[in-house]
Amino acid sequence: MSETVGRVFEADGEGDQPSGRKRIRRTSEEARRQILDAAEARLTSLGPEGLRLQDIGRDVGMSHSAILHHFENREGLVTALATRAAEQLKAEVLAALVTPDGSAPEAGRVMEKVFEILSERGYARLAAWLTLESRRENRRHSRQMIAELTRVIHELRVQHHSDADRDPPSEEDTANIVLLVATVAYGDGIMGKALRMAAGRDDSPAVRARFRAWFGRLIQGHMDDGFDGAPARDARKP
Amino acid sequence: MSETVGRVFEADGEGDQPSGRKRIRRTSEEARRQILDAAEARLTSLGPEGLRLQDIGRDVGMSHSAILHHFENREGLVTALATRAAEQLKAEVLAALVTPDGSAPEAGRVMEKVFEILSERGYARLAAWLTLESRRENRRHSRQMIAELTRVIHELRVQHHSDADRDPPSEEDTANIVLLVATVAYGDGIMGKALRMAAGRDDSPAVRARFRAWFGRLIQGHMDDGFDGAPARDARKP
DNA sequence: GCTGTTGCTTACACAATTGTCAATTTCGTA
DNA sequence: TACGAAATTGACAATTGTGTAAGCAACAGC
Repeated sequence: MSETVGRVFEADGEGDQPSGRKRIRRTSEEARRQILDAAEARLTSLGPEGLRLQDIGRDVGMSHSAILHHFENREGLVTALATRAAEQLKAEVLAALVTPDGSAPEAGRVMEKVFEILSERGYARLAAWLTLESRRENRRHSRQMIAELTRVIHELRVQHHSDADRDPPSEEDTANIVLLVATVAYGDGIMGKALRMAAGRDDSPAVRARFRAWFGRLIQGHMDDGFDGAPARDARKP
Repeated sequence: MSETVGRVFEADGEGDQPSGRKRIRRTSEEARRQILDAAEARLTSLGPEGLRLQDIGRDVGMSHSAILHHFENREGLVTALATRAAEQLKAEVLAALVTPDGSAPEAGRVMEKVFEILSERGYARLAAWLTLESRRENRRHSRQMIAELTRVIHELRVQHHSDADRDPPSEEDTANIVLLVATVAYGDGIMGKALRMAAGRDDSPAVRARFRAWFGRLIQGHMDDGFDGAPARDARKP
């Protein structure tokens, strides 16, 4: 197989060695970054099979040995990939929770962000493959990620809970919502396309957006409503 | 690697050949079934890496060549696996929609079934891996699966829609619900464990059940409520 | 009991990957 | 400018997994 995703140099037909005449020398840091970027691209576009050292090397313009040099072994690369992805994900979601004016972040907007990263940008597939491939518990780093997120969100939710008539939302409810949104975003990112096709719909951005909007309303409705099943209001058909 | 999932014979250390003295001869059909079962077990318990012809062969008690004999090549095995899984899934879900007395199937019960198959029994992982691994469109067989399911469910939903005051549910709403449930079931099956850990919860059946129950209530509530956001009733905290 | 079919095995060819190691190049710095 | 550290290469070893071909053996039908 050995497909091409995007090379730094033009290929000149050889197996391993990069094509440029003179070798480039990057800082260790920069090399790692480039390698991870290439690996990520392959993984999300080609799937698990796309992650071959030689191919990645070719993409970046170095021999596969150099990759081994930077990451010890293949496993190391995979781990690094997972770690970096988790960190980026977390950072971006947290960033989306901050509104410029300190007002309550709108559920729909935050959700949209989560979907964008997980589903559209391919992190879901990446993560899925990483957890599928190896039963190892290297997810220790992301261990408390959702927990933290939940705390932050719940804080906000309570903070902006103005309706004095009603009980503030329970922490478990918030946790469930966060978990649900994450689950849906992952599910959509991994199986979304297949599911939509099996449902006879096409996979256009419009269809995806429509579903998300519906889901967003469902969640928003739940949050507005009473958190564990109290009466609802507003949220009408558009 | 080459881990063991469950062998027919005791291993006697050799590489390929089965361990028993005399060879067994199965019907073609039976052989295929056993092979698929073993492959499925490996796939769900060990992940993608677990799917090696030699290992599967050892599990079933035959040489890897025999597998190739039955499925042409590895690809054929994978395809067969996907096909069978899709068929079983569909059959079981449809079966769950039929109540003995012809009454309205309860949403929660049906959902439970979907989760059981997809999430607990490992079909989600299997399907995920299949779609991740190969970008090919061999899902043509399951193409209209969800569409059919949606039709059936919508039929039932309209049929049992007694409340004359309200509009019957829209077909799109039903489609969205089905899609959502499927998405969550897949997402849960694939990433559920990781997500729960990242949320600081353990992965006990109790925790899983609790989340599902919550989700079930959310859906049930939506269905009872008015299908696109009309006022709600009933469904209280337990 | 003979014979044909076909499930199954053995042995081997072949390709692809990861990983190792010594040698080479590049760059910062003394 | 010379030196040393570290990035990078190139060739090669080792392993493993798929696929092929030819023959063996179990069972059915005559």
